[in-house]
Amino acid sequence: MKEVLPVFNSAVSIDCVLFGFDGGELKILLIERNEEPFKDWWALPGNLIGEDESVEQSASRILHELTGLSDIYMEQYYTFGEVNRHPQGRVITVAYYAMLRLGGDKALKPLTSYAKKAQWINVKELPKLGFDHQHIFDKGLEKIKRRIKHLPIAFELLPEKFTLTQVQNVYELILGKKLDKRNFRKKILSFGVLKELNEKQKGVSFRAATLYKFDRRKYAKLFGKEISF
Amino acid sequence: MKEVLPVFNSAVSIDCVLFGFDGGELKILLIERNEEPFKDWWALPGNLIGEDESVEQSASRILHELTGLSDIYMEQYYTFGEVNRHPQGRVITVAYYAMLRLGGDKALKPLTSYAKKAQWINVKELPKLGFDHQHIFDKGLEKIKRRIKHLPIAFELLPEKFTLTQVQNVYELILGKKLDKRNFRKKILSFGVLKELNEKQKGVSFRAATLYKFDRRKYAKLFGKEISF
DNA sequence: ATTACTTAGTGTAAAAAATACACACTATAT
DNA sequence: ATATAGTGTGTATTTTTTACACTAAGTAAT
Repeated sequence: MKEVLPVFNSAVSIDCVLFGFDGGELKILLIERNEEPFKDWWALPGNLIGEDESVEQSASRILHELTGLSDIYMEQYYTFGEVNRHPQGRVITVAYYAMLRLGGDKALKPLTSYAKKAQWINVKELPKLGFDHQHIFDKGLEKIKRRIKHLPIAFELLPEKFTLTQVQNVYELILGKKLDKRNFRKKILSFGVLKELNEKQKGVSFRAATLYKFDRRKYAKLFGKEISF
Repeated sequence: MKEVLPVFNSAVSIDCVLFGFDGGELKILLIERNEEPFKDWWALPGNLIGEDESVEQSASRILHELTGLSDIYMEQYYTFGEVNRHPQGRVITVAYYAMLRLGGDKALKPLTSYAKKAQWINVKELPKLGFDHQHIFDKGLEKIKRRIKHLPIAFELLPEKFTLTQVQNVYELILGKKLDKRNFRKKILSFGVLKELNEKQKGVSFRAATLYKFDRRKYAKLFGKEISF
C-alpha cells in the first residue's frame, strides 16, 4: 500500500540557465514560449518535475529534451519560492546553471511543445523574460562568477582542445572584466590541471596557438587542495 | 477566478540547520520526533510549507515556532529532491542554515506537535538522524565553512558584545582547525568592521578581555569590497 | 621575397598578503 | 605575595599578486 501522506502542497519546476561559449561571446539558450502564460515571450527553458524523477534527474531530462544531449554539466544553485512568481498558481522552481560546448553546431532537437523555438542569445543582449526569469538569470550569473574562481567550470564551455587565450576569454566574459595575459597564464598553468598538447590551433590566419586540454584525472587527484583563480 | 494550472506535483518542506554557539561548542538544535515516520528519532526541525507562504516565509515561520524568536539569520543553501528521501511519499525539501545567539537562556517555545522536545546538541556528537538529515546537515556545515570565509556570519552566533577570542573560537569550530591568534586578530581587525568598545569582559577570574561589536553600517558601506578570511 | 598584419608567448621587479613564532601583562583567587 | 589563566602585542620570512612591453611566428597580400 502506498501511503497518502504527506499531501502535495505545490507544483515544483526546474529552470535552467544553459550557458554556451561560441568563441567570442557568452550566450544562454532561451526559448520562445508557445503557451500561456507569457505566450510569445522569451523565457528560460524549464518544466514541471515528474512525480517519479528526482530534482536532478528532472533537470537532466529538461536539458536533454532541449538539446538532444546527455551529460551536460549542471549544478543546482537556488530555489525560488515566492508565492506569486507564477501567475497561474503556486510553483516553486529549482534553478540550475548548465554549461555546454558550442561550435560543433549541435543542432537542437525538436523542442517540447510549449516552445516555438530555442535560440542562443548573448547574455549582454537579453530580451525581456517572462516570469521572474531575469532575476533567476541574474542570480545564476552571480553564482558562476563566484564559482569560476574555485571550480574548473570554464572548461565545460570550451572544446576538448583549447588555447589559453580561449580560456582567458571565458574568464573575462564571466567575470565581466579584462585580465592580464601573462598573469592569467601563469596562474592557470600553476594549478597543474592543464595538459599541453603537441598540437597547434588550425585554420587561423596568424600564428597558431598551442592547444591544451583539461586533465580531469589530475584535477581529481588535487581536489582537496582547492583551486583559486 | 483562480486558475487551476499548474497542478501540484509534490510536497515541499523546509528543513533548518539552526546553529548556536554557547561559548565553547558549536551546536545545532535538533528535535525528537513524536510522529511517524521516524517517531522517536532525532531530526532537523522542519515542516511542510504552507500554500500561501513563500519558501522564505516558511523557513522563518518554522524557526519562529521552534524558538519563539523572529529575525533569526538564515540562508537557503540547497534543495534535496531524491524521489525516495521521505518514506511516505514525494517530499522535496529546501534546506536553510540559520544562526542564533545563545547564552541569554532563550527558553524554547512550546513545540509543534510533531516534536516531543528540542535540544541543542554539539555538532561533534550528533545522534543518528531520521530521513536524509545527516546528509543535509553535512552539506550545511560544508556551506558555512565556505561562507564564513567571505561573509560575516560568525557574528550572528555571538552576543552583541564579544571578545576577539570568542570570534576566533567560532571560526575554529566551524573551520575545524586551530588558527594563529596574532594573525587572526590582525586579519579580522583589518576589515574595519569591528568596533572596539570601552568596556571589558566581566565575571572572569583572569585578565578581562576588551569587548567589540560588529558594525553593520560599516560592513554595508564596504560591501562591494568583499571580505576574505 | 618582402611587407604588413595579427595573435602567441614570455620575465622581472615591486607591492601586498600570509605565515611562523614567544613573551610580558593583568586581573583574580588563595 | 604568589599562583593561575587568558590577554595582547611585533617582526622577519615566504608566498602571492600585481604591473608592465616587446619579440616570435604564421598568414596574406603585393
